[in-house]
Amino acid sequence: MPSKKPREIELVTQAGRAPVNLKQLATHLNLSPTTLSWVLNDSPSATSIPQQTKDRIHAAAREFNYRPNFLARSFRAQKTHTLGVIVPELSDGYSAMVLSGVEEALLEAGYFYFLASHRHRENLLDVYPQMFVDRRVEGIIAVDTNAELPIDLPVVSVSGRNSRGAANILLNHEHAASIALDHLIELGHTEIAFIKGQDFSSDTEVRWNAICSAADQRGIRVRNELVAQLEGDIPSPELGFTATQEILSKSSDFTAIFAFNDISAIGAIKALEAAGLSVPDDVSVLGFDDVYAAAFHKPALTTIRQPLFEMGRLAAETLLNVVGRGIPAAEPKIYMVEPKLIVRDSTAPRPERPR
Amino acid sequence: MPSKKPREIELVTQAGRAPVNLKQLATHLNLSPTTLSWVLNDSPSATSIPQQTKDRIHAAAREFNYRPNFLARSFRAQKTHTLGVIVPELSDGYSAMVLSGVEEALLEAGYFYFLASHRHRENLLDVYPQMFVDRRVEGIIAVDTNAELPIDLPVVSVSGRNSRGAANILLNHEHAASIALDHLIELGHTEIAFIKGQDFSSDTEVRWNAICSAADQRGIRVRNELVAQLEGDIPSPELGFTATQEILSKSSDFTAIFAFNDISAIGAIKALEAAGLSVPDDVSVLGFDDVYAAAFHKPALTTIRQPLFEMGRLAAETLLNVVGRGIPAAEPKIYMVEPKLIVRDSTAPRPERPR
DNA sequence: TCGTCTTAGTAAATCGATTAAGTAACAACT
DNA sequence: AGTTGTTACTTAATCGATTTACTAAGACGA
Repeated sequence: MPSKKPREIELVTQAGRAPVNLKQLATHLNLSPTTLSWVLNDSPSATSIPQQTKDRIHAAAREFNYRPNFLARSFRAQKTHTLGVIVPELSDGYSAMVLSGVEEALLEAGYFYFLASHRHRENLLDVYPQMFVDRRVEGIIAVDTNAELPIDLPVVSVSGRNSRGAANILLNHEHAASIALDHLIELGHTEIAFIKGQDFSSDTEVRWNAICSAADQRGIRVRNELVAQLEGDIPSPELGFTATQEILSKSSDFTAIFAFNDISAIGAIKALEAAGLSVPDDVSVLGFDDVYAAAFHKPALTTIRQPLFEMGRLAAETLLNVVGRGIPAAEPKIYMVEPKLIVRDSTAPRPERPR
Repeated sequence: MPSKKPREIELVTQAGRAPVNLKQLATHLNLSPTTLSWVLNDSPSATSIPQQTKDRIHAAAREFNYRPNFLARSFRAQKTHTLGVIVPELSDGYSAMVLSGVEEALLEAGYFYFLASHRHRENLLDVYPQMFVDRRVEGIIAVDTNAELPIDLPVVSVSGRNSRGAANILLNHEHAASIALDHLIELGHTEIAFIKGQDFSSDTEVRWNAICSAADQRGIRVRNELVAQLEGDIPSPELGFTATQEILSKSSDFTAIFAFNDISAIGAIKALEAAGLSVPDDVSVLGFDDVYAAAFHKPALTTIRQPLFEMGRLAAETLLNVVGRGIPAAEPKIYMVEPKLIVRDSTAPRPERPR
């Protein structure tokens, strides 16, 4: 006697092995995949499906823990729900804060991001964006990275200019320069030394221009021998140390230093102390960024805080908006965020008598 | 008179608009997609294709800048060339160093990673791994994260235990405890206070056990009133400050503190100085990790360096290996990396007379 | 001269979900 | 009674690359 046709393999409720796909679930329900797709995605076409059937479908989906294949979906729609983020360097504290903000915004939207750090290497600045494009990211966030990315995708820059991008998140450097100089002036400082950022840093130029014009407005002279520039691409106080030594070698006729960032401010303090000067009694030092270490340095750094977390959040939200709507604006929008003076212990009134 | 059939739209050499796909390229060459696929992927089946045809195909691919659709490929092969990385917190410097190492290894292999930070929130520890699975990452790197991820994927842990994972990258805590205590003992310290890590930190327990046994071997007593634990999940020296105050409130009968990490060591120094004690003259402080800030603190921290970059690199390489080979080992392998004592200025010989 | 190999390919199925275009059954209206 | 509309679905095409299973033409050997 012939044996019965082998029964269809039963779907395993406990998601025992392979995940269930739409077709299997449809077969199980004696419906077509289309119907399930409509119902599960709550598509407009699902209006004609009676509630009872909908319930059956939802129940089965839950029972068998059906999860749509992300790859199939991405492939079909050519949408990956993924962004690319490119930063210069991961370990300097700056990017990490921005990324935290980015992550928070993306989590809510169900997006992820690929992270790449270019470390100022030309080839990585070509390679990574291309990889992003190949992987069909829907947009790119470029942190502190000036390069015009050679791609046709919405780009939101954080602290960087991108004439072709969708938006730029920028600190109000004019305001930053103003509050910084006002703080030093209030303390009586008029001879101020400056540490400029590296050329590759996207903030360097804007900030420097803002400082020069703010200084000009306030009748402060920016003397050439009191300006040094950071050289090198490691995120180390060493650079600020060297820059400060350079200034000291040319003149000691200053009572304050305005550094490009907190890291270099820390180096500056070290250099000053090595030269027998006390901070803030002999020289005041003003940092920038307010990274984590700033508050716990000794002396605790007076600094200009950038709202890095918010900048990351804003960048991600803006980009998601653009990605959602479709076409990037012809003229990239500029979003300005405001700096804040954080007064701690590295600045003090100008010493009574010159050294 | 009937017009000629409209000509096929010419492929635009300059990648003018839409990228070329395999079918279009095949049509252009009067070949089938199959042939192109064979040749371009250098598949075994391509042996029968004459060199001349191969050359034609390669030339056309170059000319039209053909790039295979990553999504289509991923979909077909159900392989994404993507890993997931989960860390507790991005902005504390620790994870960032590990990530740099991870990135370096992945770049070479053409992999990317999704980054997620769980900030010790239970729900994120469920949600993120599930999102990783949904997106078909091929494996997960869990940094300083103990949770047994509820998934069936190769996992490599960095500083964390994962009994079901593929591998654990661990610091040799025994060695770390030994060189730390030996250093302090050499300087004459015998009454040593300890700051333990938070319970959620995966290093806390192993390290503490290692310290206790190393102390025991050396005849050093670990006194209860000289032990405090970090509380709270923010990466701030504040925690070390509080812990140190707690110890000081119970006893001042110690000449050294061994902190759980550099951040808390910095807080400890602040607390000691607030109590009128000088570091290292009255009390030596020993940190852990050697994060960026350690070298530039004042006093510069003596610390136990973890090779974080290498740990990240090793984790990524190991995971790629497992992913490439297939089945994860039943018994997770343990890779041990070695710590290194970095002597700076926060430790000094025990003061002659007790306070 | 038939059969077998080799060469140089092509055709069609596949991955899983979505979606445009049907269709069958019944109700309602003129 | 015939037309139109609605309800409740199904069929088949699609996204792009890969892969399995063919086929046609010529070479070679027995």
